[in-house]
Amino acid sequence: MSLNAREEILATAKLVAQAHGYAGLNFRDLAEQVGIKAASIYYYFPSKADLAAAVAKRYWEDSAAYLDGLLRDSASPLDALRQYPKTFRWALENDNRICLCSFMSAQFDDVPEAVRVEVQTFADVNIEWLKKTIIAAKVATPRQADKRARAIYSGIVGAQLVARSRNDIALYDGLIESYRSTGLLPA
Amino acid sequence: MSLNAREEILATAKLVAQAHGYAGLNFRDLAEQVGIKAASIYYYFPSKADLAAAVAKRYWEDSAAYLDGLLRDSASPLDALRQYPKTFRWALENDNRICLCSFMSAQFDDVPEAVRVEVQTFADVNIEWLKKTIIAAKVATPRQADKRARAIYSGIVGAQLVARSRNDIALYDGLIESYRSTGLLPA
DNA sequence: ACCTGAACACCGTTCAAGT
DNA sequence: ACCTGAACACCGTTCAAGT
Repeated sequence: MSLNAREEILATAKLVAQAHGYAGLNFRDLAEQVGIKAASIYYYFPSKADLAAAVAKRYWEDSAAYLDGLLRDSASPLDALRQYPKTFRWALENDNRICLCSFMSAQFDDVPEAVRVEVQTFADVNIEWLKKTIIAAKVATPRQADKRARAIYSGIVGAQLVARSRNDIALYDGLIESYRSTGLLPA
Repeated sequence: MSLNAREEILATAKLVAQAHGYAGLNFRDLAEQVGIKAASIYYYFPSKADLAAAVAKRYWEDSAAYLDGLLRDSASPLDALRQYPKTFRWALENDNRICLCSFMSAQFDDVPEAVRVEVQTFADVNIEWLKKTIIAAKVATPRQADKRARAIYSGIVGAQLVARSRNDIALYDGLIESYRSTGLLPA
């Protein structure tokens, strides 16, 4: 069970950031959850910016690994594409959290550059995966795939945010369904 | 030029909240921008929650008034619908800000209930307007209009957030264009 | 009515110093 | 290597006092 302190800090900070964002990520509460003192976090991460950047980096790495597995293990690219909205549903299932990167995108003005880079990489990873999966599934032509991938990503990001504002997962499901019936997502 | 202090506080707080959210709204900086002292704000608003609720209320009231005018003054409901994405573009044009209600939706866990109510009313106002305009424009049947209105709203919210994360208005325009070509928005 | 200085309790951040 | 006490800066809020 017990991971090393650094891993526990990363895992806990991720959950905090998904619920309270960068500004809401505070070292005293975080340290208490991990079972150390706030100052001890600075042994592992030289600053809040470094911690947040490490959290966001781990976040997109995990996402990239999951998406690769999803595409590999699905019956077809179209099937993988149909599963994609679930990855954003999990955060909502987890106490109405949202994507760490959506939260930090909102807080763009207050997030250090080193964190922004990792946040943007999360979006890049997702859009690239959508793009190649869309092409493989013949949902769009290679020419249209980039724009389509971006539209799907931003649509899902919006649906997750709107669902959070009502603490209502059914609302998320309904929005995804609407995206399917209007043609943004494949049926 | 010079409004009364209460109005100046409201107007300034709106801009701060669109850039830094509820957590980033602090009385000392706000007061400095208005040209008074932090303690003076309490003469007009008994607490931060009251100020934020007043700001959010004014925000949806202004939005409702604008949308009513847009529908009234447009050549057709379809034309009004085509103009709708511009209302979310303005925030981005204004130093990469976003909708106050999107920001506070992200901060759901940390926003007082009185503020949440006003934030939700903004979404309600927008969705209701979209719904009736969609019906009038025959973009969707009355039966489908509610789901379609919600999908359009969340799609645009997501596009605005994604564009902010790159400080790139052209990205917003591209996403809206994709929503049109995939069928979420009318062409 | 309208505004402020000064203070309070609290909290996030930092770093020199401990083991 | 790993951790912390203590100081610092800042914030929301209060209130007696000023005009």
